[in-house]
Amino acid sequence: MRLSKRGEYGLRAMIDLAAARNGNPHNGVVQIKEIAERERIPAKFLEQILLTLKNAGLLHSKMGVGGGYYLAQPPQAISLGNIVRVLDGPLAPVNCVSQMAYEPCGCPDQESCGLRLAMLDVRNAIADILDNTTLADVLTKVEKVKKGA
Amino acid sequence: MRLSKRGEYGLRAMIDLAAARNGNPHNGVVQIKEIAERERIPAKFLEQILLTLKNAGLLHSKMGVGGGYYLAQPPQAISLGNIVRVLDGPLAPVNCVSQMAYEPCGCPDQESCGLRLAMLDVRNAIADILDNTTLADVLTKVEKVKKGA
DNA sequence: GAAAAGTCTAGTTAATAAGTAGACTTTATA
DNA sequence: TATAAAGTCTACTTATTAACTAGACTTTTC
Repeated sequence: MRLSKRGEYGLRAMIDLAAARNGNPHNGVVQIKEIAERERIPAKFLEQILLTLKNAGLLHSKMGVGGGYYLAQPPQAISLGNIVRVLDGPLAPVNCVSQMAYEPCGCPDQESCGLRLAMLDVRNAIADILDNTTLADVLTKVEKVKKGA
Repeated sequence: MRLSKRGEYGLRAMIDLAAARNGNPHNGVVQIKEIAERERIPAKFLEQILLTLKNAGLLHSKMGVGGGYYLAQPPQAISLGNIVRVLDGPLAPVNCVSQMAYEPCGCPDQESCGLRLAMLDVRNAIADILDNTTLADVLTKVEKVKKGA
């Protein structure tokens, strides 16, 4: 049930970008290098990850001097599920309960397969959280903890 | 968020063994080969998996003629979480929210790390389901579906 | 036109997953 | 007591993926 480094770094970067936009320093445009340093991510690896996220439509970018990356949509419109799916693929533990990558497993009867029934609950629980938590929600949570402490 | 083949096969085998015990054919003792055929699992691979499960205390075995594997505890005492942890390791997506394999991540402040807060919810949701679903629950679910259909 | 950014493609290296192979041990029973 | 039927144990293999790294290229600003 692991999240890959790609997924982890990508989420961190997206949260970073959402925070940058909230603070609105230069309209939320941030360079790869800045994010890499702040989040302690190998810059060249992060480069690839952000590019993938861009090609998936979650980020926009500006080339040349003063350029960088910025969110393609407001933080409240980008869910963690969206990001994880792009970087790590389907959320489901097994393909026979996946929405985005369904594939039948070998069992004689899908409908009454015990494993499938249990894993369906798991996939739904994960998707429910990840698809209903936006970058904005994450920032709000962080603020709450910081104020509470 | 994937379950490995080891994990999948192990779960299928344990559910199979629980069913065998319910039907009580020979006191729930089943041979590797039988399970492998019924569940379409490579026998030699299953052998290793069942051995791991045995060493973890979830299964008992009987050697020699008429031998085989059987559950070490009644089906209502063995949770899916238990099985998955033995075969696939911690349930948590990232180690900094793991109960069984906690490790701090690199972020400056654990408590206010956005990624961690979100992943904590995910890990709790997964653990909640897997730790509270027993082999007996799985069999009950299957029965319900079969009768409903 | 030079420097600062992102873009793109192809390596590399190490770990893990998913199995295979085969010799060994225990036990029932003929 | 020999033999066949089971599980036990260790090591090997093979393919895939994860996690980077390298470097040449393009676009934009000043």
